[in-house]
Amino acid sequence: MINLKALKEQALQNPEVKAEYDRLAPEFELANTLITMRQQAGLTQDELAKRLHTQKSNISRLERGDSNPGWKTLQRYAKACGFELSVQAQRHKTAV
Amino acid sequence: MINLKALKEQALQNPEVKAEYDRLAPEFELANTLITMRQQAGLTQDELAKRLHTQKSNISRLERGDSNPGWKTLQRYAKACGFELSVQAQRHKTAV
DNA sequence: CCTAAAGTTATCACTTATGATAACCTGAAT
DNA sequence: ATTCAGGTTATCATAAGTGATAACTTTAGG
Repeated sequence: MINLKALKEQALQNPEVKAEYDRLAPEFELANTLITMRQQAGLTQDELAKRLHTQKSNISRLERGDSNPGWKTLQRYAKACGFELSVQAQRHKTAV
Repeated sequence: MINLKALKEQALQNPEVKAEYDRLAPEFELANTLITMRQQAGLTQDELAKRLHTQKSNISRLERGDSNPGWKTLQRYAKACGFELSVQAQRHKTAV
């Protein structure tokens, strides 16, 4: 099992990628994960779309980060890229 | 930052909890995470619902696991429980 | 410049999630 | 047996995600 995080950090060695990454707010963490997974799979939006029996425009919409995709949608996306998703919960600063 | 995973494993020391947990398919991992977060926050469904300006029936629906909640919905839920969510991607068995 | 691949945006129809209300079930305590 | 807190289920209206098609922009190569 290779962690996506490791792959991402490797990609961040690239200054260009790093700059792009830093610019993105945590709001886009999910979108970044999606894009990274697809790129790691070596797929274009169109190819991924075909695997998911949908259209490249819909893939683009997911990766733009301006929507609120369902959990199962994300899982399908990940699986088509050769990944599996899980949620991780960490305590927030403000406890009860 | 205390990891939810640690808390969960602690809870799984309890044989009762463990048995219940093993019975649940990965399909319900998300639902388990939601319920665990709420319980760690010491909240009832009704109390959590009030924090999210919604109704306890809607909380129940999320925790039943038979729907496909949006990512931002999950984040709001987690935050109201004092947690923050992140996605984790791991390589699936079947690569490209 | 021209072309093609890759990605984006706009739009529509359809499906589904969410907000909301109410009734119901369960277990615990008295 | 009653009561009550906690959770579930049913249902409806509304908001939003998704499937689908088409046109557009951008980039890379020739």
